[in-house]
Amino acid sequence: MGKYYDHEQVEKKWQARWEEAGIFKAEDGGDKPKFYGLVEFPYPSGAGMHVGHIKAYSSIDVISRKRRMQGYNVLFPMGFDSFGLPAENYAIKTGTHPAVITRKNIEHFTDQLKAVGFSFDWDRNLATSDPDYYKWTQWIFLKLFEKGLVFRANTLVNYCPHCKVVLSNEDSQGGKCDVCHSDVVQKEKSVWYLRITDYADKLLEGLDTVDFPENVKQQEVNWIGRSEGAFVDFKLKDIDEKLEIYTTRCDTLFGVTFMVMAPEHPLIDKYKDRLSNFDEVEKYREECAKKTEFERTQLVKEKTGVKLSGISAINPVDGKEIPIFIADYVMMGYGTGAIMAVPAHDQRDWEFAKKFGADIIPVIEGGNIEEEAYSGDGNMINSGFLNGLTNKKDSIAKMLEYLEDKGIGKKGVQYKMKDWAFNRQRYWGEPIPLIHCEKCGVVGVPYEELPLTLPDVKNFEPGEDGNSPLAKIDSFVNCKCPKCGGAAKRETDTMPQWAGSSWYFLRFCDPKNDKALADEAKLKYWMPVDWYNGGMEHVTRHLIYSRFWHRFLYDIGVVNTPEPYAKRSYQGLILGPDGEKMSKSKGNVVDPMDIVQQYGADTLKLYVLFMGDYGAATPWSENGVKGCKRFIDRFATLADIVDKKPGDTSLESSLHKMIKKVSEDIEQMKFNTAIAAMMSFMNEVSANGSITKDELAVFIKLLSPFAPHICEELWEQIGGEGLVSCAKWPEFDPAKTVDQTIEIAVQINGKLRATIEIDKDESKDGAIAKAKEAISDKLTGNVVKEIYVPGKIVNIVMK
RNA sequence: GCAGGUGUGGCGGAAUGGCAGACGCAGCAGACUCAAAAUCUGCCGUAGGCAACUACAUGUGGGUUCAAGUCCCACCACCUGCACCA
Repeated sequence: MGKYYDHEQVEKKWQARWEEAGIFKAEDGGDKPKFYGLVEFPYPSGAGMHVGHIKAYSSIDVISRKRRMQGYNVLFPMGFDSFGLPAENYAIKTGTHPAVITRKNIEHFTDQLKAVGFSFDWDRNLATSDPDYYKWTQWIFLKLFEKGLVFRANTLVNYCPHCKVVLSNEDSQGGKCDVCHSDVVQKEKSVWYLRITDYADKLLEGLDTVDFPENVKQQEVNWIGRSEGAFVDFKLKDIDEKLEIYTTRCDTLFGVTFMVMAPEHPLIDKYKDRLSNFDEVEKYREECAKKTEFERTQLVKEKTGVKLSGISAINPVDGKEIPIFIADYVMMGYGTGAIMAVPAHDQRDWEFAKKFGADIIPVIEGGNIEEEAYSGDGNMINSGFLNGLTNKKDSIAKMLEYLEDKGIGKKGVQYKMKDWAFNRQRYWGEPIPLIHCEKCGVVGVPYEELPLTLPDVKNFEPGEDGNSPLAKIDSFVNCKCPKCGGAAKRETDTMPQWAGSSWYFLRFCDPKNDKALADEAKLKYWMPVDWYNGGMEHVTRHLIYSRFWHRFLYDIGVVNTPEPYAKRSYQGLILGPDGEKMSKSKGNVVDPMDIVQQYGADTLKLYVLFMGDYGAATPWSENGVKGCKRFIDRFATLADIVDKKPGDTSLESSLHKMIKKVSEDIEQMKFNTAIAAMMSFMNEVSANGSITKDELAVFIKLLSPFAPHICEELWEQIGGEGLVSCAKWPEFDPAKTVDQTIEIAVQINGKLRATIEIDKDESKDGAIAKAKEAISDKLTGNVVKEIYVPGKIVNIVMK
């Protein structure tokens, strides 16, 4: 016993055989049903693979391997998301060109991925920084531009002072830069936007058609943040001007006692001459501008603001004059940047009113507005024609009707999601294919000139003026306008990290095509992705962005399905052995390649799938790895006991139960229980001391998606035909998963008192008679009820 | 505040309303060994008992049911995401 196999030698041997036989290559068509399994391709960082990558890829690897054995034509590709800031920052530090670093890192990553033995189709490998690839990223951008979904605006944007780049909302969640985690500031800047908000409703509707986990859908719904309300115009007193606000509760209009504008609201500058306290206003605005996003939104703090003296507004429903304030609790980026304040029924307005001494007029009965704002339902009061209405749906509808009638308000929809700030003032990204011409305005680079390649640069430092390093390359900047032929200048900013990953799954369908982003027939054949696994951290970033681009490509007829991913799943984090998130500074990082070297790739993959619930965060345990290694070592010896007891059929029922359990659990990503079932079977085989060759063949097949190398080795040892990776997935016989004689529990009043062995088809009377016999000494009271659930339990209810 | 989720041994975790704790780890005992490691075998929720057994146990408190970790109500704790979003 305890025979060891040399995992390093075995794993290298079978990796070579697989490559030789080309068994993981996908065919673009054919009679087999197709399966497109996808995992999030990595950013090829210098640090190499993380154990998190192994967990993320192992799930779809197991599923893809099972699908191949089930007779599917499987596409399971891998590539590299190779543009991005880390390579550029490293280049600035060392002077090495990002392309050189990236190439090196990709080679390193590829070697590592191959050493783990994932069943990727390496022929379809791609890198987003390859001009043959980003040609098509630029092509899609030009299509977006052509359709009016690209625009430039001068607004407040998220800016990372450390990375010196503009960030999208998705890139600055929680007020922190996605790359360096430093505080993001708000800065006024002219930037390129993609109109993702035009697709907000389509992105919401699409969620109903796909198989995503509920929490993933909820998070997207939340992020998009659709709200229905109304835009209402408030006239300014003595000025021919109106202040437009957005509200979800237009029915509380009679309770408005003041208005609030965001400090950046343009009306302030327009009427600054009328403001007797403009100095005070200016001072407040400067203070606000200095605050970081974090200070302005995260800290629960006292309301601040300044009353505008010199201008006021008129409440459109009762003609009352109401004061206007500026305060930073109102955001310029949401709604119209101005609100009507109803302190009786909105807590923020209530706090502001208390501090600044504004009136609080209740219009909905209920609560105690002396203590806090009341936001529940109730009778409308103090509200003219709305008085007496009892639910908000009716009162909103009636008020809307009134406002529309008077031409001072209309229904409106708002989203929390903002348009996608799309340009980065950096070198290592796709050049934005636009040209600025004084005569013609902004013109797209002609399609036939794509790819617009990144010029070679020596200095990667972003310019102090906030321009990308490309702005310093005159030969790149200066060009001819494609429209008028006059002198023009190129856009010098590049696209964000997320551009290349927003469509890479399409390129995998046809990665070498130079006529189109992918061949139409191939796209039609492979898309949608059948199963996409990735991290929760990408739900409101990559997942939203790629769904947006794909939906756009659907709308212009490039792809056949509105949604790119039919099914989405996610893996839970692997924590350090101390239960903390792995990080270099904590020194709790586990290098997967150390595990491969010491215990083997089979053990590593088996362990990351066995360690716990696949979707949950689980701490790493080196002892747990050893446990999996022990199992594989025991499994490796099974060929020695084949047919030790000729004609033995004692394992048959367990075998069929295992086939059922493993087959079903893989589909639900319950890898931990699938592996547990195989460990149990292994224990039974050990106890039995013998296994038939056919039974072992089935066992090898079931384990092969998880531990493919040792399974190939054993398959060869027992003389299996071809490669086990290409063998047929075993089927179970339902009849054989049921035992003829079963053990069931006997309870008195729901408490276990005995167990009995009976035939699975035992009659009720027979079962109860046997049960009573087993517990005869305890049958002391009056039997009130006798319950028999076949195959489960007998319960005797006594008084 | 809003949304989603989780709570089970010393640990990771199993349980279509039907014998709670599968499987693995750790621990304990034994075998092998001069010895250790490795390996193999057995035990392993808590309390009481030599034992067979008994009582108590799935965050807390109620409820439904012959039967609840599982379903319902209330609460507590923790995690994740969003957040002065009007």
